[in-house]
Amino acid sequence: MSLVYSAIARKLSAFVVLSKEELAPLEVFYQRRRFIELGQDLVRQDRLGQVVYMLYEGWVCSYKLQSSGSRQIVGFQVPGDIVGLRSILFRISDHSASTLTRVEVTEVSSTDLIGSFANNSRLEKALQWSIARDQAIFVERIVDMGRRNAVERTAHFLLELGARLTLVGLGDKHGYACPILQDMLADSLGVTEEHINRVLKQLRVHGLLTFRRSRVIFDDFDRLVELADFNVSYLDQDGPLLT
Amino acid sequence: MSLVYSAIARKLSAFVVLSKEELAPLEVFYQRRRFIELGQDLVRQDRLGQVVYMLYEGWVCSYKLQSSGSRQIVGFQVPGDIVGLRSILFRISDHSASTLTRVEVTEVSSTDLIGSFANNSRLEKALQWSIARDQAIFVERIVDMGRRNAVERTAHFLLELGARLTLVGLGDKHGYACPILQDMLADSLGVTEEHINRVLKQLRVHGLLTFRRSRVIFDDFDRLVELADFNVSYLDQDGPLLT
DNA sequence: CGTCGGGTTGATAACTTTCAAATTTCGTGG
DNA sequence: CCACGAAATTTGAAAGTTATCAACCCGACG
Repeated sequence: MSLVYSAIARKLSAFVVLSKEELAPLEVFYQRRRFIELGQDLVRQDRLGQVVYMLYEGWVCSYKLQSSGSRQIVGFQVPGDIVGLRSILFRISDHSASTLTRVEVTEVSSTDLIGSFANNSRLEKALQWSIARDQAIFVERIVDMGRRNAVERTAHFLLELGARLTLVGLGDKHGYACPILQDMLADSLGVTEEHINRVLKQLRVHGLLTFRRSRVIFDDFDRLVELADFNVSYLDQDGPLLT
Repeated sequence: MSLVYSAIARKLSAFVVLSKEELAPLEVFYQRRRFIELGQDLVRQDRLGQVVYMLYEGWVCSYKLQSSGSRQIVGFQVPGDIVGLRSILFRISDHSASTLTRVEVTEVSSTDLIGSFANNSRLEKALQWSIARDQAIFVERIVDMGRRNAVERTAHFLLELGARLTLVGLGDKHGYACPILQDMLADSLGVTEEHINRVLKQLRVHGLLTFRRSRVIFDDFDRLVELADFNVSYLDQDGPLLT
């Protein structure tokens, strides 16, 4: 597949129309892509972490471990996302990231990354938008945990993931393929595994959504949106702002 | 007061040693500073928001309103912070921000901001660090809400605020001045006003901290750090990385 | 056919919200 | 300086949500 159709290009193009020339710096990275198996760490908490990964295929999850041993998943990365962006500016990484599936990525050093974007203001703008969007996602997770109960929160989270995947052509209003297991969902949403199970059951019996191994199915998209008070606008992906 | 001693310069200097020349672009902003009264909105949710504010004095809080009317506070800004940075890249702002006290700020347009940092790689690096740090704070709020109960979460949050204020000379291990009211703390930590009140009482009677109108006092800093599993490293402020 | 990693269920305990009311604090005008 | 009203804080009791603990189920796989 060519870069132009890759998830990264699709995602960045959602904000800024980018010509082939403007995408050129990414071509170099794209040619260097390789596979990494399931269950590998890309980023390690408390290590000097100075590498980022462009994610073309597969899923990654970022998490933070506490001294008690409990894990809080702080985000999932899907095709088109960049992994470890925050860690490159810090002395030591404040989180870990590991692969949920076999992934196709390019490892990029911080200097390469900065160098490539430096003389390309449109591409740089697209990257900044992507960073701002990641932040908006964090903020929405805070709202999820602060103001929504477990059912609403779960619905909201799975809808958001759907919107992100739809942007890169991997989902639609009917659902999407999803390698997340219930215990990860629990660690992501701040509830126990048993409770998330009951929550998912509720959503299922009410005909709202079906979460099963490897697939999320929106049984009633509209009612789900209403239940979760889901408003995509924070993802700001209504087509290019700069043409 | 001169820029060099302002909270903004102090904060950025925590990451990159900046000469007077390198700080020059900020001088222009600093000369334009003005006061804004308590209770004013600086950023409005759902509006085309394209202005940022450099905050020199006073406190601001950022929040998101839901359609149900409930409010989730997503962060507090203190001297040295920049308000609304995320909203400048979005079509419409995903959050609101309003003043908690009378503040001293400079309003900066996104083009001015980008222009000033463009040819100044050290200053730009400091700004990027600041953005990454803001993100780390969001992440920690997610961990707070996902993995810590209300007591630990409150302790953690108030310790973090103390560390941030200490960086700009406004706090120490004994405490800091703080205009946050209990209902804001509740809306920030995802609990009710009544519950935060009971939590604060617990912390007080256990001799850990005293939260009272306009002041936070750490009665036993070390035990508090232990209770909250607080590890400042995610704030990455141990002195300049680049000298 | 047995094992193992998910997934599911039930009962009880812990934590947090809700609702309702009292008390304290603080600024303002008399 | 004191009284007053509004805002903020505090308290109590009951209800609701989520965690914990302890099993059990089930399908994939060797």
